[in-house]
Amino acid sequence: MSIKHAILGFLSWEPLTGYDLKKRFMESTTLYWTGNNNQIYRSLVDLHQDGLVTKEVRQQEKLPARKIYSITADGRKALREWVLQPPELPQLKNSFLVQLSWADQLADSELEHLVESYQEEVQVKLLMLQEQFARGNNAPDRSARERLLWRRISSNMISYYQNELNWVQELGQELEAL
Amino acid sequence: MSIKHAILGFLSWEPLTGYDLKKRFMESTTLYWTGNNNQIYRSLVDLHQDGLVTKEVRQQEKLPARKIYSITADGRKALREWVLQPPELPQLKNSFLVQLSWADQLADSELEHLVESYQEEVQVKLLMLQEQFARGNNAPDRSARERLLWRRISSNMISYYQNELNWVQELGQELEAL
DNA sequence: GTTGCCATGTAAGGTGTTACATGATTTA
DNA sequence: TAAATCATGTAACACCTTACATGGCAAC
Repeated sequence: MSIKHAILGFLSWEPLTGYDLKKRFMESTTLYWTGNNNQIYRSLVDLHQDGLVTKEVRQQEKLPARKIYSITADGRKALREWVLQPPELPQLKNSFLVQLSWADQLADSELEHLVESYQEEVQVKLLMLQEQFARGNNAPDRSARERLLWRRISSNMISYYQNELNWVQELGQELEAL
Repeated sequence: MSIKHAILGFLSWEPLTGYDLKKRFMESTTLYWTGNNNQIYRSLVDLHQDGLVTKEVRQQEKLPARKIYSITADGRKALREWVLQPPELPQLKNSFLVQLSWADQLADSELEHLVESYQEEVQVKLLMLQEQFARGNNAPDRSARERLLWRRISSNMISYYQNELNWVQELGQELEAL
């Protein structure tokens, strides 16, 4: 699984430039790439060399030429094959859990503060996601099934943070009770 | 946050060799590093150069010399400082969600199969974690508070996969209903 | 007049994985 | 006879991030 597949995914909807793709990645919450130039522009070169996309260069007067990439038949085939791959388990890296692993050296007040900070961060993130979800996001809309899929993808993120919030609140309570 | 902090964490309990550390990382589920040689042996060299650990070389007859690393006062200070850092949000990379994003191109039966595969994987992982948790794991045990922390760390993982399982089951039902 | 948008890219460095290399001892 | 354990390390490569570089136009 690499960013190239996600790029092919976006291009399967419409032709885009590197700049467009960068924005798509930055706006997306479920797609976990940051959308940095290095990755995107180099991926596009690779995809082009592999014949999975075509490139149309459109000159502009005062701005750099736009390079508009379109997916090819081979590209669509590669995308489909990747989507059919047996899914892998998520990769979850929660550095807060690592901090907690060695947090017994802290004073009660320090630990309490640490836990509260995490709780607040999770809460803020959750609210952000809920808001973004509520005001109907950038999801595609060409079939009932696709709408369902995108709704469920959003709900995955939200339920993750909701679950995390519950967990950290319980942690705070248990520590207080001790 | 890097693997060096986790290495200092382990060394804060007892002196260890690179080989020991490798095992610790491989056995741990919450610590998300795989414990590959390259990372561990290079980190130990760095930590030694920075004066955060000391090295004792003990020759052996037929095996390579054991290099036993111990944490220094500076090392303990660095560990404590890191634990006190404001916690960051978890990094969640779920490639299955990316697959779903472009899964509307699949036939109903293909999509159903994809979802089922993911459900099974999550279920297996959850059972594994629950089992590992049940037969009292490799958690440290020097204070009530530390026991509480480690119990809560395990419960974080378990509730994550439980939540993920619920989510994918709902997804399956909604797709069927469609 | 500074910030943001458009649009391309490169450089440098950190992080992480898989595989290679050696070689004796114990266990199945 | 094959494998796992002990114990060190290196090589090659993939992935990812931050910052740098250019430069015009529009908006506030």
